[in-house]
Amino acid sequence: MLRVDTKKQILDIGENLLLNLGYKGFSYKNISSALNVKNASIHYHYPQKNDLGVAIIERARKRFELWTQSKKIQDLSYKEKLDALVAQFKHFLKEGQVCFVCSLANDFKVLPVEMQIEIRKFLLDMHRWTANLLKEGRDQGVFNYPGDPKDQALVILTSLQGALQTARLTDASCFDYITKQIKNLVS
Amino acid sequence: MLRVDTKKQILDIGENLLLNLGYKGFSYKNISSALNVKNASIHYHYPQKNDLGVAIIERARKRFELWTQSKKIQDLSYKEKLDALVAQFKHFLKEGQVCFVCSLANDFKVLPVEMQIEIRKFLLDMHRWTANLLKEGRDQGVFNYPGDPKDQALVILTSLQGALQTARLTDASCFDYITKQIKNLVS
DNA sequence: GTCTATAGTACGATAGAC
DNA sequence: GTCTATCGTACTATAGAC
Repeated sequence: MLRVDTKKQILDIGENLLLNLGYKGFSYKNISSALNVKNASIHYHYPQKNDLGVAIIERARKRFELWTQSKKIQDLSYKEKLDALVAQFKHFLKEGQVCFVCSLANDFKVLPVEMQIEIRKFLLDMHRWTANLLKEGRDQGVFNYPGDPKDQALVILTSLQGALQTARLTDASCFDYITKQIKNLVS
Repeated sequence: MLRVDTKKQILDIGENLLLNLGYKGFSYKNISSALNVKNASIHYHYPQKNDLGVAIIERARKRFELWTQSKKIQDLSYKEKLDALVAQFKHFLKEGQVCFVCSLANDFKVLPVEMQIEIRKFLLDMHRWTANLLKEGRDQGVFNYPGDPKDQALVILTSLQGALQTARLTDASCFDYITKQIKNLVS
């Protein structure tokens, strides 16, 4: 068993724990035991928990940016782009997670300021991209909805957020009902 | 300064802390210092933190039930009832809180099972009431939206949930944009 | 019903050996 | 880069005096 990149594994596990248990709900011990190493090793890579928290969000934000800029996504039609966005959220569902904004908005007031700044940036990126998609899609006659594209983006993204939380309390099927209804409402 | 009902004050403060900081984000010390008493006094009224947690959700659920059954609410028109629901969520916003489902869905996996059961019941109550409102309202020609009333209720409630979280990360005004858009989408 | 005092635990974090 | 060992802190919770 060669340990290639512990630092990346810590990020992976930390991200999953953050979205499953919340920032205050997981500890370095959760990570170290999952990796079969000791507490101190995690601190070597990320001296403070805050450092890990910031790194997790930063990576997720960059991942989203790369996703939007990828040829795979840019070549899609407007409707397919919306589907792709929904699929991103559905991926959280499969892992039993909520989304980053869900998890971090909840603990926002007990979060270090560096993490607050980072999650804010991430949220703004997602809203900008989604509003732009809805605007162009309606201009091209693909989407149909009342009001401002930014407001419609707000409804869609908040609903997807809430869908993951509601799915956790009831069952996963409600996510599909919600996304079906979201698409109904813009077409 | 007569201390009339410490137990109720603990519930009030605990509820506010839960919705501001999350279940793992507040401690008995937060409550005791707010009440100018000692740690042990809180344990006298609620021996375990779980007991307090359950009591907070139970009360909120009963409060909602009484609200729906009150003459004040039952006498309203369909549109006014939807406004009243939105107003309930806006109240959380004023206090810097998120809603119960937001807060507890997030920490769900680290919550004692008694709390899990109670918040599930609360969520089902809200969804039943809202779906019924949307169904009757559309039957009477007041609301207009595609698909199943239950699905539309899911979109509205999850969006209100997410709106409180998004407001926390950006600013309060986005809540009004979202609720305006929600009303647009059903009329 | 509130107090002082304290037990017990879990966690974040660091020093120093290897 | 990982280990052992340990410090300091914060929190849940309880015993017993008043």
